Amino acid sequence: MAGIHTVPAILFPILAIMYEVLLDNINRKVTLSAEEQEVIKTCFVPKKIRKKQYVLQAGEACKHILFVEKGLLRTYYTDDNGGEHTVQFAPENWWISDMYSFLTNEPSLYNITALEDTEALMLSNGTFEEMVTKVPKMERYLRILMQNNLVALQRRITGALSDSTEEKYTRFTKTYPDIVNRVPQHIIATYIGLTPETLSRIRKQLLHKK
Amino acid sequence: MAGIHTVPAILFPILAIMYEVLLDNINRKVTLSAEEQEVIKTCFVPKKIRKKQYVLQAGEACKHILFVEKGLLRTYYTDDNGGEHTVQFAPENWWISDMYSFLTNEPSLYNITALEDTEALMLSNGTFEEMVTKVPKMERYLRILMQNNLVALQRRITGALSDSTEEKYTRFTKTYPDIVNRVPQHIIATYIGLTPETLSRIRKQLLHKK
DNA sequence: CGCGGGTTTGATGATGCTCAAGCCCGGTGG
DNA sequence: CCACCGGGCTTGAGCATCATCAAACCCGCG
Repeated sequence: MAGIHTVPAILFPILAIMYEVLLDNINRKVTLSAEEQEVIKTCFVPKKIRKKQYVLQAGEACKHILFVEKGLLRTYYTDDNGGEHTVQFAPENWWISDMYSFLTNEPSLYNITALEDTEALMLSNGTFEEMVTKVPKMERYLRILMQNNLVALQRRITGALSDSTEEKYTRFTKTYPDIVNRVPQHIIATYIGLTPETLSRIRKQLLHKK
Repeated sequence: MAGIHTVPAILFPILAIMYEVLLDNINRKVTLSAEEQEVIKTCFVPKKIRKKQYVLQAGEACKHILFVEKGLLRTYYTDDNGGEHTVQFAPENWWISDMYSFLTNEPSLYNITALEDTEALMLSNGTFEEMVTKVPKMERYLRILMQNNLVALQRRITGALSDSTEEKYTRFTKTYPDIVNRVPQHIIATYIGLTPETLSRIRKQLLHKK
């Protein structure tokens, strides 16, 4: 699959793999022809982000949608009292962006930053509409993507409204078992809406229960 | 626009108007040809729902997506302790459904019921895929619809996590000024995650502040 | 060894929930 | 026309839960 090409020998296979992950992900929802796959590739630019680097800072408009190929990104914002709240984690195979800012070009309220060194594919402002007109099937893919996100978010809301503090945490560990061990727990606290102290106490209780 | 037809004189104009509202709504996002509009019409069935009637009951699979033409519907669920939580209000021009159950055919956790006598257009399980294959543009419309919903839901989450009790209410009144006056406030309380008592006290405070 | 980020532990206080009663108002039936 | 009823809203008192503030601890790393 790799090798016989006019591209620098080292660079090519790496890129090929990156795009494969993305295309696999898309092909799971819709079926793309070979040409369509080529078009898609041209729309995305690979990008490496170092741990603690920012992809988006509150105040600027969000110019990109990112597909995470490896690593872990996080969207968060800080409220009027200086409290941080994480909106989303994006590990491998996830998309991340501030869609509102991306679409309207208004300054974003959110920050997107790397919790680990990560590699992502970047789809930018300008190329987005170009992509969906060239490959209309992407509308369907995106529709399904958004739809799934929507149901997940709805779950999160109902959880936030009705779960006990303990359930909030255990639900998180069940929903994102991989993430639990990859991020400091005071950040998880900002996701489920607790202080780090109470989260710590909850975990203690859970140990004693077993 | 109405009149010269073989359809019962009274029935026709009513139906025509109903579909107009729906088509207007869709045409605001994508442009449909006359034929496409006809196809869309055939996919939706008009339905009247009396106040307090159920469109969906927890336990059954959700077979429909509804577009509200007039009136007010509401999605809610009751948690393990018997507490009610409203997930969504759907006034005129809004869509409502349990997408998860609709897509997977699993029994729904939610109830959908009418807060007012309402008139809606119903798209059912079977016709959904038929519609999007016949009118692929609908994928784009739906994508945009889902996207906007997503953005709104994210707002709601961040609000739930960081807003003070008072802000939760004032934000609601600003976001849904029409709904505030149409539904009993103990139901609004279940939307923003407060008890009716505290909501009452909040409102009192707000009066004294003015 | 010492520093710093992250987690734990404790004491205290505010906030919102629970339970219980009273109130307001519109609707119904005598 | 009045009496009563019920749903919804309000008010109050007591209590549980979590946030806050502050200190100690743990551990990996320079």
